[in-house]
Amino acid sequence: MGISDLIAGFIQEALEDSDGVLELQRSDLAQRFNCVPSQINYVMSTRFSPEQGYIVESRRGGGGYIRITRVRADRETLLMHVINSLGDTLDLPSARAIAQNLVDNGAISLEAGRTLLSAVGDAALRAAPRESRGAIRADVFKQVLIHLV
Amino acid sequence: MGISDLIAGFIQEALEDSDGVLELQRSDLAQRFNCVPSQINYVMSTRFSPEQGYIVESRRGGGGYIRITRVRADRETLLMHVINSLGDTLDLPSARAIAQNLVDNGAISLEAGRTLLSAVGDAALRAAPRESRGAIRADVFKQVLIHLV
DNA sequence: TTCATTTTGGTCAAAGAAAGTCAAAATTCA
DNA sequence: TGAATTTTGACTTTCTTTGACCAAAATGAA
Repeated sequence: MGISDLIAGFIQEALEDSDGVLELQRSDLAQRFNCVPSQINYVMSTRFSPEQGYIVESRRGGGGYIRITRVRADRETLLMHVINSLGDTLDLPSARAIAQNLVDNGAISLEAGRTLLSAVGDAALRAAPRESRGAIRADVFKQVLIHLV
Repeated sequence: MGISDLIAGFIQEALEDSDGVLELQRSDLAQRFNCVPSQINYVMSTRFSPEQGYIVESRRGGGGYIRITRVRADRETLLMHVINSLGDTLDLPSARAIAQNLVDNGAISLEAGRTLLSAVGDAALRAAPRESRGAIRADVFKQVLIHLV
């Protein structure tokens, strides 16, 4: 487990304690974990993206900060939001991230999440022509979510 | 008995000890058995496939890993039977019938059944060429069931 | 006020660290 | 022997770490 995971874990714990909002300083955190400051940005973008249910705001200059807010919407709104945000095509990593997020938020069950992912995985779409796979994946994904609303 | 069998045996033993889940590093394992790393992938795909009752997840990059999970069977055998009875292609009415059956039997939840059907419905597969739709439907159906095992 | 300085955080690309893919070569099996 | 399985390795993709350079906000001096 690398540094990024450690940092992410630390932040998540702090978020628990502070009940969903957390303000910290990039250089502080970097020092605490003995890493370069830009690594904090990496952690933010890979593990605290809006896709994953977080809002990250920041401010530079003296007294600058990074503020992380965990957002939790109700099931239906969340599902609708996700459905509407889906484009005409969808790649597998994105599908995974979205499904994970939905499960984490309790919008869909773990079983439903797994089902969803296996329905859009490579093995499931292998008979589909390469060039239309993204489109089919998006359609299947959407249909499943729509029926789960 | 080749190296692949040795590796598979080693993993199975480790799975016993660790009670069904095991996380390891591909290059470590390769070194331990004095083989090329990609051999591990071969072992995974030939001996730890979902069809054989395992789920294999992995992650690349620094701190990467391969995680093997053994899924215990029970109603699983029932699902396996259904999976094995499926052909290369599947029409929608049959899909409906089978899903209904599985739900009635309590092999899968109602939610999973609905999800399954929406994943193989016409709306979900509209982007797929007519002639390969049956094949894709069969694949999706199978994959979902396999991962529900 | 205006502007230079300082204090933060942001971006991006290169280097590094795993794992994945694919097909040829080798081996085993029927 | 011929087909199936296994072994290898060259090449690819994904994720992480690092560092040089950039941009904005605060602060203090002129």
